Amino acid sequence: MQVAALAGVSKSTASRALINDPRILPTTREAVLKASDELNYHPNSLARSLKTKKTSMLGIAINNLQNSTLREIVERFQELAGDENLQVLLSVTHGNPDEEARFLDMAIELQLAGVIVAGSGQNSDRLNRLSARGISTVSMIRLVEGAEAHSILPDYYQSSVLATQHLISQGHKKISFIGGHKIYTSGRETLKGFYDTMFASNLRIDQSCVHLGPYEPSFGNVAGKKFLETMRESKVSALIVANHEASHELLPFLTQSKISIPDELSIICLEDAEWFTWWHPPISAINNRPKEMAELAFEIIHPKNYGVKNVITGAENFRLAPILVERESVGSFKNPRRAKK
Amino acid sequence: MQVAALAGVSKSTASRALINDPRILPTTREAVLKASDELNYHPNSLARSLKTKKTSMLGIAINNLQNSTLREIVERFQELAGDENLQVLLSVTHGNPDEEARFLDMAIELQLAGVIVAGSGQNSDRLNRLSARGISTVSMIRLVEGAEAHSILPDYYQSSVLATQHLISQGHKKISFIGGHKIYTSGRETLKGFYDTMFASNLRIDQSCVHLGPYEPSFGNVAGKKFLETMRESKVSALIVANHEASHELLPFLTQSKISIPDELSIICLEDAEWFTWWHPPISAINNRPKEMAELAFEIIHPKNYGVKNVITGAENFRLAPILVERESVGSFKNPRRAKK
DNA sequence: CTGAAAGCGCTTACAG
DNA sequence: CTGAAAGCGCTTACAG
Repeated sequence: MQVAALAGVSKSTASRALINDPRILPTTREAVLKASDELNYHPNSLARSLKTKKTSMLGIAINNLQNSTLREIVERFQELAGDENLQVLLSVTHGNPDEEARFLDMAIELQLAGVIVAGSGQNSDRLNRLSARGISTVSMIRLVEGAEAHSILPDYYQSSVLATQHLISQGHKKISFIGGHKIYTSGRETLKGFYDTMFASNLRIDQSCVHLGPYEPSFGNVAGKKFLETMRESKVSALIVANHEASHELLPFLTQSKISIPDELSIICLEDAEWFTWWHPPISAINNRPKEMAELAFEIIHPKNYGVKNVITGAENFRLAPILVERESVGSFKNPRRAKK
Repeated sequence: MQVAALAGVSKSTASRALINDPRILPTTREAVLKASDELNYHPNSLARSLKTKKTSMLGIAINNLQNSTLREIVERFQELAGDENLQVLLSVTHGNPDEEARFLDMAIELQLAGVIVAGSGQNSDRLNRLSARGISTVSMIRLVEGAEAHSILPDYYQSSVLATQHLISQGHKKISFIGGHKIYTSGRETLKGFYDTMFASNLRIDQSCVHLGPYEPSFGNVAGKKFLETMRESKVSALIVANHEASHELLPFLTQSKISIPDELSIICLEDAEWFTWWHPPISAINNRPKEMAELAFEIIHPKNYGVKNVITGAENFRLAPILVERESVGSFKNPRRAKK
């Protein structure tokens, strides 16, 4: 170590000084620090990690960066990590299990301290292998069947309940629902929340008014057209959008179709996004708290717990309570007949 | 090494077999591979990197993940890296030079193979320090004064020229401009492109029709209002939006204001985004080719060039030629008087 | 309070 | 074709 030579001490001492070992003499520490500064010394983390068996790198594998929930998770996560000088390795997997698998293998080769996976919902075997090696893992957004890792998900069911109740409380009785396919955790749970709440209020659900499809923008147009066909005749006065991707095309489509919001139609979305506040009118939504999800995940995989035997007696499934964000796209139901008199 | 023991060879041989050294006997390689498989062996990259002085990690520091250009750069970059089993460390800096500095220091401690910075435009000293240590660097989006690194930027000037020419070719003579502050490379260059092109066509620019502001969504509303005030009296028939962030609020604002696009007003944006295709009507834009920028950047910092003495005689400044993407928000100019007859 | 020595898990000349 | 040995740049018992 060059620094040691310049400071005129052994490399043990130099190392200790740099690492802030309390038993080093203040004066010699000074000398070492000065030498280090002069040489513009930067310790080699690889060597340190190899020796200490501790690494300061975290990993996150995520489906995409476009969905605002996912993006906010990544941003908050990397912010928290940065605050503690931890690094984060990113992989955008597009829901591809193979990408994810590769990432997880890499995680063990690079000895990551922890990994969070918001992805395909597969690879439980690999996920378990990580835990076995002492790498803490948490899965987000989707349940991964058979994994022993903790998981953090929005409370999809509750978010749907919340939205439906909100609409009902505003006097709406005929409510339409645009959601995601039932093969997804979120698709199933939001639909159930809607059904249960309507049922509990003795409200009827017209089957022709629920439209389920892929989580893709283009489904917004498809669903929008179907919705329009039945809207008037079914006297629908409110719409729940449980398919965020679809909302990207759905909202412009509705504006284009001259549907007046909220006068003619109230709308609420089950996932929030910045642009909802920019829309005219601003769109009410359910905030599923991506930031808090990231915080929880960070806490769980924090390296301070590194090496701590993580005796998982069972995967804990955290569900964050959603929050209703009222903006201007939901109005109270005006009975058309009364309006006529 | 456990694998060596199981396979009954020395660890030298095991290592060579795993690393695909050609002079290992096929049969012994088989044995080693089998043992490795059985033990579920994963090599420790840290140790390998320490020895070989080669690392498979790249870094990217970026202002934010919301801007679609930046997001696409990150996505493409990580995709390319993933294809070659390279890892990417991400830092979202929010344009904060200190964050960036910390990231750069970390880059040398972690011995990253290469780093790309699309950020504050500062930290030239640290950037140069990286190059001095053999870490290849490239700066993107903004020029960083005094850095010896290569830089890759959209050709802001040309994108503005392209848009203006397009509008002029459609018969527009009164054109308004909403852009970014002149303190930014992009703000200056887009404005100049607009001026030069108008001037070259002997077209007059009404100073009350150019609005410059911060790259923030809220400026969209501000600029939109100012624009509306002058639009009719100045007989403006087309608008160039050179401030992408502002467009988020500007476009909804214009729709809300019942401006009919493109009949009353033609619009073209100098930065593309997915949602422009979902808008009604789809918004014409200039594609500044974020994907190609990422590809170029990746090529430059590729570890295959690691260790190669990077004799930089001067920072090369790459500018990618922008592409006009015609959609439906630009129409040809209809002379109002003629329409009346 | 400081130093000499061992060792983290690999790779790679150097012999054979 | 294979093995013994050295060494990458650190940290950390163990002595002193």
